[in-house]
Amino acid sequence: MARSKEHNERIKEERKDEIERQALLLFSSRGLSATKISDIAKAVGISQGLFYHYFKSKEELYVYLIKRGFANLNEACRWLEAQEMSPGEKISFALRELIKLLDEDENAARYHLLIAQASVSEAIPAEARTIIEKENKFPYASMAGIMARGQEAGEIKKEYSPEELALVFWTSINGLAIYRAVHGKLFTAPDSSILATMFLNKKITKEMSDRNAEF
Amino acid sequence: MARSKEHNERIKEERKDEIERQALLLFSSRGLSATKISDIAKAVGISQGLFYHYFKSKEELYVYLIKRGFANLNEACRWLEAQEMSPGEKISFALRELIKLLDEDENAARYHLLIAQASVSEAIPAEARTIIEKENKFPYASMAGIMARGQEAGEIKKEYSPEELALVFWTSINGLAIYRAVHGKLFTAPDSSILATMFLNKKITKEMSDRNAEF
DNA sequence: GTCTATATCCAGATAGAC
DNA sequence: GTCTATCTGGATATAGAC
Repeated sequence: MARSKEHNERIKEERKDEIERQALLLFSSRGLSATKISDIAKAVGISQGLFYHYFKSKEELYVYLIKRGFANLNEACRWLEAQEMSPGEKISFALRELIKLLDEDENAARYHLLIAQASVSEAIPAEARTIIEKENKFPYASMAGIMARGQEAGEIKKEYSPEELALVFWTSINGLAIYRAVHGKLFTAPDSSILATMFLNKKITKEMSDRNAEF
Repeated sequence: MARSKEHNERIKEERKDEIERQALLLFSSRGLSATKISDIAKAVGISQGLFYHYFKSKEELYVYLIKRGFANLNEACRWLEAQEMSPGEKISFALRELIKLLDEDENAARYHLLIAQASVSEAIPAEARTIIEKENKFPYASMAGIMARGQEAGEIKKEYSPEELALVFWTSINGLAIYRAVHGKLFTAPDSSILATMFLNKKITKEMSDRNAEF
């Protein structure tokens, strides 16, 4: 009896995960309003009605995914801040890892795109809008902090403001993420050192970047 | 009689323009499926039914705007190619002008966003998809050509492939365009020389960039 | 837990009066 | 050219059987 109950709950959890995964794929490629509950249900392989056993509404699921996306991103930012690296190393490390993520981790790329899409669309639930406005500042502020410390240390270019540099950092990554999501497997990730030259003082050669990648 | 007819036609043209303008605003900020005909009609100040005197359907208008967006972009690319500048000058000129455009020309920024949104969404009319796939290659190919010639001339970094550089060029601009569209007036355009350092061999200082901007 | 059937709503598109 | 009224289809969400 208890066993069967456990079993059922595990199935329920797995199915819920599967709904989330498929919804992430669909929302990120079609947007909220163009994604039908029936699309999600079909992708999961369940009936349309069953969806409502797992989520109260389409919007609830959407908001849930947006939350998760920001949780991932902001956690990565906090993690980066806490690392024992110089600011310049953090920048090139972050660029390298982000580009690798886009190249290799379909799911991560999709979360990135989901947020990008949600950010540009005004047609999203009010709660999602609130989350975006609240959470979106953190990556920019965190990166601007790293840039500022890098400038003090002489690693980062002083000609530009930290905020300006952080803006270019994230918008460039976003642009790549979007391209990646659109072109899928056709996407060939650029070398992260191209982007790094925008921020770092010392000339980072391609070779150095490759060497760092191995550690 | 003839006068009145002319007058009516001018009114019709103006109203059509106004529908296009409002639709561009709405489509670019909400996407195709989340934009209702009634939204467009309300923004223009006409009844919902009157919309159909000007366009056959919502999708027809959407496709029309996508076409216009690419026509603008590709024309600018051809124009740039034809200019009497060295490849390196073309790159920094293009970056400067594109960023200025995003900063100052709401309409141009909106077209950029419309294309970006349409590109990432699979939920668009088949005709729009065809146009995107056909037209989107040109800016990348055109820029890759300029990069290649710049490498021959020794102005552009040889460590990276022309295609890689063109990819980073356009995805960075796209990222900025999207940020601009989302944050509107809060957007402070970064100095274009930040992006230029990714491509150019010689160190372009902020001052040089400012000086060039005056000519 | 899962399905099918259905109520309800809303948006795209049309018809017809002025 | 413009409006209001309406048709029609499709999507969300619910009800109820298994």
